[in-house]
Amino acid sequence: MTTPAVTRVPQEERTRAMRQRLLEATVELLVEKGFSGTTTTLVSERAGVSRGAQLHHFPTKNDLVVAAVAHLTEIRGQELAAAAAQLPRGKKRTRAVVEMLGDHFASSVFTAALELWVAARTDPALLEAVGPLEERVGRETHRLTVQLLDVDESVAGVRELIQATLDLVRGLGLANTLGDDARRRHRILDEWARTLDESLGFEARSARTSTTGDARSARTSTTGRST
Amino acid sequence: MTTPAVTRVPQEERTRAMRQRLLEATVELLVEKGFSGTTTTLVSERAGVSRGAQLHHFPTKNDLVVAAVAHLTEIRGQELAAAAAQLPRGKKRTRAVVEMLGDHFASSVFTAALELWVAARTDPALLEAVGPLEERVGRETHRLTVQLLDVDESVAGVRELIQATLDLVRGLGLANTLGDDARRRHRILDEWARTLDESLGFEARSARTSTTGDARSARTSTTGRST
DNA sequence: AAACAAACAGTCATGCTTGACTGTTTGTGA
DNA sequence: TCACAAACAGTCAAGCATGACTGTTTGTTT
Repeated sequence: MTTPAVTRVPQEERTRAMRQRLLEATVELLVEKGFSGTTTTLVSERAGVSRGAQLHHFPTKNDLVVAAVAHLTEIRGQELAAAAAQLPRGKKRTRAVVEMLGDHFASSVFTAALELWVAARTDPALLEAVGPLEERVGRETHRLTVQLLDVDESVAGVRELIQATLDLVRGLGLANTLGDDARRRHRILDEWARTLDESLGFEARSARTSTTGDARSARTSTTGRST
Repeated sequence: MTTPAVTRVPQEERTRAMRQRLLEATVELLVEKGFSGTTTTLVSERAGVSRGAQLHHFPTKNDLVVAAVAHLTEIRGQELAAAAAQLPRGKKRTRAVVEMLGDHFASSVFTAALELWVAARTDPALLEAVGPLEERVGRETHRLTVQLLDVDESVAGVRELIQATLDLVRGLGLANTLGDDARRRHRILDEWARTLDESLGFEARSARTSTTGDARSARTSTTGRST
């Protein structure tokens, strides 16, 4: 019963721990050194694991990185779930959701994923592993966002706006990798959240009236679009 | 008079041509093989230039790539200017502008720039060259977009929406590198163009049911993007 | 306790990229 | 036409990442 076929049950505790350390070291190095800078030697050193031990678990660099992708996916899911759990309900929820997504895509987790993403573009073997995985994560994120915003996707246009939001934070995350500017990001997402609320039919949620009035329509005949 | 200091005037024609070929080969390889896959040997082979000739013009790989960045910037500017010249005026202009940006950020030019962008993140020498350049290009693109859309940036929120638009197309471009269809992009940008018009006070432009309440449910799935 | 199996550790050869070196061609001025 | 200088071409050694190989330790089962 407890011994299915082979005889290694308590040992795999060490195995798990070692793999864990290797994967975490890999992610760290991806952020610090980039993909090509993440050498297998550096990984083993960083993880405090011998070279042979590493090869034992991950025979090739691709194996290691592919496993890191999966590990990363796990982290991403946990992070998002944790952040989503403590979102405020009510009028400022849209903005909170958007900011949460923005922060997530500005984290080091995204940076590491970006490295893999870009590397996978020109590495068929990596693409085969990263592609489906990232697609799955994307769908999951989309679903989560729809759920968090509590919108009806069957309404035309809503799905596209959600996708736009996710692509926006992706773009912001990309911009964030070179020059960190959290203030810019927050300003943009703040405005985005307002626009989103308006377009989704949540005007009541975030009334922007006070700040600008109807100054938006300064150019094409003042249509006086108050709300 | 015609010989300032040294004696090479007609010869530099060849020089320019050779540099041009090298830079174009570099860009091509960046798209095909990625940054680390772009070896100096491959570049010289692709360009039909000898190894020594290449080293003569670009002593190190960094020099070559940095020059490629500048060359790329040139291309990006030309592409955008050319596309902007034949934009339709009138009601569908916003959508046309947005689509133009979307297409631009989905081109191979963006792909090559992305490789450099990501590589520069973990390469100080490269960052020093790419950072300011990309920032300048970003500002230029922003300015161009403002001009093309003919919006007043002094109005609160407008600047952020323009930035959001650019970050959105950047995110879409990133998604496009792995394998994202153009249809998705067009749907998203189409919807965003509408939203942008509404938020900028151009409702008259993109005739769409009014924005009050959740009028979106009124419009069903039709909404093709002709007309 | 002993034997067996798996996990772990260290070392080394292979292959590749880089850029430095030397020779050749092309263009310019006298 | 000759001399000089710059651009160009090809080759080669150094440095490094990779992963294959062999030996050692740890854990389990009888």
